[in-house]
Formats: sequence, C-alpha cells, structure tokens
Amino acid sequence: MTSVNAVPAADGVHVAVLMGRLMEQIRATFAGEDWGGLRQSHFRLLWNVPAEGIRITDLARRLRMTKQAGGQFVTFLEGTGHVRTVRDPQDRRARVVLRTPRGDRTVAAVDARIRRIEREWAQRVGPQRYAQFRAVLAELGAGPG
Amino acid sequence: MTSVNAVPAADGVHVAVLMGRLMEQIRATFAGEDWGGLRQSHFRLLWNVPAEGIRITDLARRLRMTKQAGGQFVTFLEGTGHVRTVRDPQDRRARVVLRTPRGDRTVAAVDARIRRIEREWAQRVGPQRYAQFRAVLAELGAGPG
DNA sequence: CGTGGTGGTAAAGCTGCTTGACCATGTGCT
DNA sequence: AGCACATGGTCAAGCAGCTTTACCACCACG
Repeated sequence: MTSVNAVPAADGVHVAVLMGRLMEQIRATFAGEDWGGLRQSHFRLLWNVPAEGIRITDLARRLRMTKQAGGQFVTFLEGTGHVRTVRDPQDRRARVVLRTPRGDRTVAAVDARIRRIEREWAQRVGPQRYAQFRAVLAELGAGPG
Repeated sequence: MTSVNAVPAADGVHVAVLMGRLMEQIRATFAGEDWGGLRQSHFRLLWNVPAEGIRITDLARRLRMTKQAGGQFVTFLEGTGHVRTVRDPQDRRARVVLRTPRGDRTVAAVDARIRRIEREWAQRVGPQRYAQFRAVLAELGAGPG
C-alpha cells in the first residue's frame, strides 16, 4: 500500500507518456479518415474562430503562436473555403476572420467525432469513472495561469 | 444529474484541448529550465533506451517513427554524450544503442521533475482524485492496440 | 553461391511553426 | 497640421521533427 501522498507513478510510465498515447489515438483516428485535406493544426485554428469573427492577431494570441503563423493558416483555410476574411471597417489595418457555412459544418463534424471517441472511452472505463477523469482533467487544464 | 451514458463534455471544450493544455504545462515547465540543450523529443528517445541497449530499428518502431528519424536522434544524442553505440557482435549490420552514465542521470532527473509536477497536480485536485484520474488515464493509454 | 530480406545511412522534402525585416494604418501629443 | 510611436499584417528565411525515396552492407536460405 502506498502512502497517502504518493502519486501512483510506480509503473514507471509517467503522465506525459500516457497522455501522448491518448492524443495519438485521436490523431490516428482522424488520420485514417477523409477530412477534405484538413489536418489537426487546421482544426485547432478553425475551432478557435468564434461566430462573431476575430482578428488574426487575436486568434494567434489565443493559440499562442505568432501572428505570422496565424496568418499562414488563415490563408490556407481561406483557400479551402472554411473561413473568409473582411477588412475591419473600424480599423482598416485589421482583417477579421469569419467561418463560412462550410467551416461551421466542419467544426460541428469534428466536435461530433470527438464526442464519439469520448463515448467509446467512457464505455471502456465506465461512464462514472470517465466523468471523474474528465472533471479532474478540466480542473488541471484550467490551470494556474 | 446527467444521464448514465452522457459524457460531460457540455462545457464545449473537448478532451483533446484539455490534454493539450496539460501537455503544454509540462512543455513550458521544461522549456523554462536548463536541460543542457536537450528538448522533449530527445527525452522521449532517451527514455526509451533500456539499460540492456536496443537496436536503432527496434527503438524507432517503439517510438512509431522511421528508422531514419531514430538514427538522426541517436546521432544527436551520441554527440551530446547521452548515448553511445556499439556494433552488435552477432549481427555486424546492427548498432546497439546504450545509455551513458550521463544519459542515466538525465533520465533520472527528468523522471524526478515529472513526478514533482504530478505531485503539484495531485495537491491541486486532491491526491485521491488524482490517483483515480491517473488510473483511468493508464487504462485508456494501455489502449485497444 | 546467388537471391531476397533486414539494419542502417544519405539526401531531399514536408509540416508547423519562429525570427527578422518591413509597410500601412491608427493614436496621441504638441 | 505634423510627427513619433504603437499596432495589424505580410514577406522571406530558417529551424525542428519528422517522412519518402533511394541506396549499400550484411545476413540467412536453399
């Protein structure tokens, strides 16, 4: 029996490895399906474009990347028709990124697909245990910063 | 009370995002410290070199990357003195990768650092809840394949 | 022996970024 | 009105962490 303060890491595999494996399961699932040429990085960006639109700089800050990187992804997704951009009338320097109907559909589809994966996981470990798992994950993910 | 089958994902943030945030916390922690020029990818490789040694091809398969990529990392870590390689006397084509004492120390230090992060997390959500979280994570990470 | 499989390397290319340089527009001050 | 400085965005180059393609060296077999 381990002491009360012990973290049950004695299996020799630490959290980073385990989370990496879970992430890999998601990655592999999506990689094995046809998502019209979009990859995870694109989903991540698209997912962070709110309905009201957002400036490239703000989007980039949200994703913790440079505005240049943000701009590259926006250009790509504009080419595939998932977002469009308009000049901000209040500030003619700024471009506001908006999701197209196609972008909306993609986001909805991705959300649904992930929920399906979560349901499978919940079944594997039991819905209640999964709910607890997810609650702790949310608390830790909310984080100190 | 949610239904028995429900996944508590209604916060609109899915697992992938949450896990990404946790991984980012680990990444940022290591990035803010001096690890002698080694990065996460190097730790990952080093961590998968067992005491008895391992062939480059087997190491690469373990990490689910090509043998070429494996070879590149081994070359790098050989340059930094964290691993050494010897020709397999049974099969002169093969190179066996072994950790040096320096490599051993690094692995131990990384393990200790991660355990410290885990202890912080356990304190934040409570040791018991963290233990449950980690158990579920291990089960899901063990995976179907 | 030769024929095919396996261990490894070399070179080029791709993704997902970053850094640095720059221009255009906005904001505040005088 | 004029100027300084900040901010939004783009262009070009480069780096990390891989993959693909091509190849050579050695092994195992019949």
